[in-house]
Amino acid sequence: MHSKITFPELYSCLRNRFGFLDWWPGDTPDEIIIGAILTQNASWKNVEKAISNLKDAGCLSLSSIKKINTKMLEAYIRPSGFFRQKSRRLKIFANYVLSNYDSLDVMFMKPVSALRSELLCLHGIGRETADSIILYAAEKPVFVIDAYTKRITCRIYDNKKEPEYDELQRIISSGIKRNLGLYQDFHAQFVELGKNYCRTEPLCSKCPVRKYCLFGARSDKSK
DNA sequence: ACCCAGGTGGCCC
DNA sequence: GGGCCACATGGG
Repeated sequence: MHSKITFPELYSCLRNRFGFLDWWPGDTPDEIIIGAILTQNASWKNVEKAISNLKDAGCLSLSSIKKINTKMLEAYIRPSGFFRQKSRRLKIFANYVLSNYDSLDVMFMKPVSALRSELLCLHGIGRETADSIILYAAEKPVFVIDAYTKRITCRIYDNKKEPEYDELQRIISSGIKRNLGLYQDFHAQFVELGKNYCRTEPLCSKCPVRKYCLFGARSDKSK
């Protein structure tokens, strides 16, 4: 019986397999935030279409989101799904930031814990979205947990049930170095592995990830 | 004709 | 705290 792989070892395996992923497409903090909201339970392919529509309309910033007519906004982001909810969430976010701060940068200067709680108070911003915004837009090291991360770690470590968000976040954070680039890329690696779950080869002898990845999301739910 | 996707909030017990 | 459900589109 081999010992369980550590998180640094797992990262090393993934990094070796997929390479550095230079993740979260988006050139500006505004675009990253918009993408983070649009990608909630949606495929990135669909989000790309929505973002492309917004870009063509010159509406890829919080200030333009604030100004634009809601029906127009809904039409642009329609491909990303849940477009009524998401247009509302975008509006709420843009209105909040622009009426409380001179700029995003000012808001991002707050201590991370305060920033996180503040983001979580906004309707439509949950833990993953808040942490994604902090990690990729504010560029501060908060580890993002998503469905893939839960599913994969659950299988690697033979947990009976999937861990709680904050719990898993603590465990991973305490197992790796507190480093922005590592946090960003490790999260990206989890997603990359998750996307390839049914066709990936075992990563290494300590981490026969293929075995854990033969089951799709569906079988998680039925358990 | 299903199943799934880089979640979140609301409601119930 | 856990268990459902609605939310909507596009691709496999």
